[in-house]
Amino acid sequence: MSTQLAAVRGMNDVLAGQMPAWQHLEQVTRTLFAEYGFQEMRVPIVEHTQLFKRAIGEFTDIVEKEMYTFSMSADESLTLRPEATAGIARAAITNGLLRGARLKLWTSGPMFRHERPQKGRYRQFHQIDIEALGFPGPDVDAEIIAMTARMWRRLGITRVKLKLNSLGTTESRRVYREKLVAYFQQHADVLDEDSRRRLGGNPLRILDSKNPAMQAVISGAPLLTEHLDPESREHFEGLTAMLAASNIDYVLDPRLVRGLDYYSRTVFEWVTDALGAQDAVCSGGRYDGLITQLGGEATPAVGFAMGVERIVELMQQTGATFAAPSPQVYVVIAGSRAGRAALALVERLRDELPGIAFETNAGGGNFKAQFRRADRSGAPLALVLGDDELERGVAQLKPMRQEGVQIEVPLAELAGRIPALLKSLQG
RNA sequence: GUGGACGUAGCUCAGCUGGUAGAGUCCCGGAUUGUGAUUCCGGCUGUCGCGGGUUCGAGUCCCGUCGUCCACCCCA
Repeated sequence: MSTQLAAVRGMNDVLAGQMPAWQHLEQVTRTLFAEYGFQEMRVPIVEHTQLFKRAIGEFTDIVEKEMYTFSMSADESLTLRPEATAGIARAAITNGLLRGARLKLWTSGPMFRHERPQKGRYRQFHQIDIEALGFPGPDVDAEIIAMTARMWRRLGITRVKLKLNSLGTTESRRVYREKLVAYFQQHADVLDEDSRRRLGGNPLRILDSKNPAMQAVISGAPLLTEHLDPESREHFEGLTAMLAASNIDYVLDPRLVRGLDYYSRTVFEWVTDALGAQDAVCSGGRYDGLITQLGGEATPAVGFAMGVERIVELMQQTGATFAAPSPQVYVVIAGSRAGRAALALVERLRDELPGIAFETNAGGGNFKAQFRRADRSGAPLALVLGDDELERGVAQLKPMRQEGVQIEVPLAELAGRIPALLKSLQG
């Protein structure tokens, strides 16, 4: 309750009780990505500020007001990464990974954005991130979307739906943007304050406005989908055809634009109605121009990021429970000589029975308390070692989770008896 | 950055119209001195977020402040 010792606002501890759910998500995605041929890589949490400005865009909210930026010297400005794509793209360039190569990569870790914390939105949050570099066609777009659909199935998550749009190429978007600006300028009198500000920087985001008063103007605005260049249209039709053939449902959303400037052509967003206002759980798209823009050789690319905290929340809402594994044998100790002998005995059992989880009572406690801990540990079997047993060269084995008789076993035979006993108790 | 709600034992919370704090849970001990989860008995823990004000007296009223949550905004 002390206020002088507090965590930084928006930065949460992930306590031990939460970790089984996190680990389940990590294990499911790690397996899935490997099945689709993606390889893990890791990039730094800190990059030069300039990288994010160039990649994400000067006029985005992220760059304008959400970055954790600090300077180490007068000419070195560094930033805690607000997303992963820029770092991956930079790494591909600086490590010489491109040269026409096709790379399927994934990474994960903490991201930082200085926003007001809210349900599903934190200042340090975690993303799992996929990037496919060097693939120009819609086939990879479709494949990574199919992969996410499979991921929801494996996680048992059903309250998500896929929104899809195409932003066209940078050039076609420029033409469209001019028309859009002209349209909104004609209706400048009904624009709200935010929208007027965006008119100069990123007019496409006006389309995203949730302000009810704006909906009439927005619905009359020219549609991006009607201004796509032929190649982008063909790309998008290829994508939707492949999704349809794979029975992946999607909703076309011509208003779907992204908050990051680097996207082109395909953009998609998995949204949920189960998390309150922060409804995006997994989203991304194509960024064919980014690597060139950062100084690398022209390389088409597509990727997405998903929010770990949000997905864990969805997993828990399905009613599934995630528990840390219980020990299999809890060792109860009675007497000081038994206490001194217990470690060596259990170490020997660990040598003989690798893979079996023993928890030896530590921290004292009387017999009753030790059995209470044994019970709460969830262990199916208790091993009792007292001074009396030690003297006679035996130990007691007592089933904890179901009816069964306690048996006395010579110490030398424990390793031979425990596996079968556990099997009968768990089967 | 803007708005609303809330901040009482480790945890979940109760404290009506102001009279100097309680329950459950957890933890510890006991109920045949070596056997748990049920039951019974006993015990421990609180600067009632912080600071100031009103009052004979404030957890309860007022102001400020910090924090949490939710929403706007934006996004994962």
